[in-house]
Amino acid sequence: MSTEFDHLFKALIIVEDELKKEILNVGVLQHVPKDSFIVEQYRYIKWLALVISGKVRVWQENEDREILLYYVRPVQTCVMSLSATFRDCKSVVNAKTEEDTTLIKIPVRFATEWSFKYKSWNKFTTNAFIHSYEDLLLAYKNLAFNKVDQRLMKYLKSVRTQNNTPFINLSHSQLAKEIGTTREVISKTLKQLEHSGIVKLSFKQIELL
Amino acid sequence: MSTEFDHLFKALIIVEDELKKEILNVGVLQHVPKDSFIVEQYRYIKWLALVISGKVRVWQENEDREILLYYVRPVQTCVMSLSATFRDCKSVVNAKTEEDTTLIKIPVRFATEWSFKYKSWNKFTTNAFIHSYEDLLLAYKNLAFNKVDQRLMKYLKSVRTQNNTPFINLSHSQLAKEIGTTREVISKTLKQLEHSGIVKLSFKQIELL
DNA sequence: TATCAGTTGTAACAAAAGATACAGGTTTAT
DNA sequence: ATAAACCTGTATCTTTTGTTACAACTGATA
Repeated sequence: MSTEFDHLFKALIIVEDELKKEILNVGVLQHVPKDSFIVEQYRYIKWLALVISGKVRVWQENEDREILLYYVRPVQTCVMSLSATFRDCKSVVNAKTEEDTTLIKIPVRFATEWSFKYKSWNKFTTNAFIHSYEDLLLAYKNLAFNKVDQRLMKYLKSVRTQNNTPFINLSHSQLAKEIGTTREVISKTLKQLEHSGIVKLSFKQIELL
Repeated sequence: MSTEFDHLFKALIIVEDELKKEILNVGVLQHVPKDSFIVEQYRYIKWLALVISGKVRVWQENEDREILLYYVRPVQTCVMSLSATFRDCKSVVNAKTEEDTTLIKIPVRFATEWSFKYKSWNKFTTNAFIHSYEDLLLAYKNLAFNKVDQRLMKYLKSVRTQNNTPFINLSHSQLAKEIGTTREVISKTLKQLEHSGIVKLSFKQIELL
C-alpha cells in the first residue's frame, strides 16, 4: 500500500510531507475489476478518483451511440471527477474500467481544500484541467471539421503510438463507439482504407501500414 | 477607473484587500473597439483578459469554416486565456470583440501566483474552468449527436433567452459560423423550419414563434 | 462437434450535409 | 441614382453518413 502511494507522490510531484500524510489518511485505495462503472451519467460524484494502475474509459452517450472523451491512465485523474469535486454535482459523462484498475479515492471536500493549502496539489489540479480542456478543444475541432475517415485514421494512429505497435486489436463496433458513428460506417470506411493500401484487415485486428 | 474595478471586485466576489491592491497595480484597463482581435490562433497569450463591458466571441476555424466556442461577457474571463495563463503557450482559438469592449489585462505570471495566494482568486479561476469545461462537454455532445436543424434551433433559443426577445437579428452566414456549417445549409434549414411554422423569416431577422 | 455470441462484409436505399451556380433583394456610401 | 457589398432563395448535383437486412465467419465453450 505505501509503495503504491509513494509511486503516486512521485508521479504527481507531490512534495509536501503534510499533504502526503493527508492523502494517506483520507485516501481510500480500491481495486476495481475490469468493466466496472466508476461514474455514471446523471449520478452524483462524491470522490475524486486517481488512477494508479489500469485504464478507465470516459465517454458520452446518446440513446443509440457513444463517443469517446478520453482515457484515464496512471497516474492521472478524471477531470470530470475533478470538476465535480469543486461543486458537488451530477456527472455528465460515463466512466468504466477497461482493465483491472487500482484507484485512490479522495473525498470531494479535501480535494477542494488542498488546492489552496498545498502548492503541488494546486499545480496538479490546474495542470489536469488545462490539459483536459485543451484536449477537449482539439476533439471538438476534429469533430466539427473532419470526416469520419480522417477521424478514424487519427484515432488509429493515436492507438499505434500509445501501444507502440501497428496492430490494433479492436472490433469495428468498438471503433464506432470511439469515433461517434455506427459499426457499418466503420466497416465501410476501413474497406476503403484497405483498398487504398493504408491498412490491412483481419479478424479483430487492423494493421496500419 | 476605480468604479470599473470596484464593480469587477463585487462581481468576482473578490474580498481580500491585498488582492484588490495587486489587481489595481498590475491590471491594465483597456478599451477595445468592436471587431478587434483579442487572441489569434497560434499566437502567444501573455495576458489574462477579464471582460468588464462589451462582448467577446471565441471560436475555432478551419480553412473555410468556423464554429463558435462561447461568448465572454461581463464579468467573465476567457478560459483559453486562463488556460494559457498557467503555461505560457499558444492559443488554439480565436477571440474578437463583437461590441466595443473594456478589458482588464493581467500579466500571466500574476494570475498563476494569485491562485495559490488568494482564496477568492482561486475560487474564481477554478469556477471559470469548471463551467467552461462543462459547457464545452455539452457542446461536444451536441455536435456529436444532433443534426444541424436541432443545433440551429438550440442556438436560436439560446439567443432568444439571452436577449429576451423572439427576434434574432443575425444573417444566415453568421448563423453558419456559429453552428459550424455553411450558409446554404442554414438557409435550407431555416426554410424548412418556416414551413413547419416554427420561425418567421425576414431580412436579417428570424422570429421564433 | 454443435451451439452461440459476437464479428465482418456488403448491397441497396434513405437522409443529411455540402458544393456549385445563379437570380434577385436590401443597405450603404458615393 | 448608381454601384458595391452583402444577403436570401433555390435548384441541381455530389458526397457523406446512416439504416436495414442478410449472409457468412470466428472463437469460445458446453
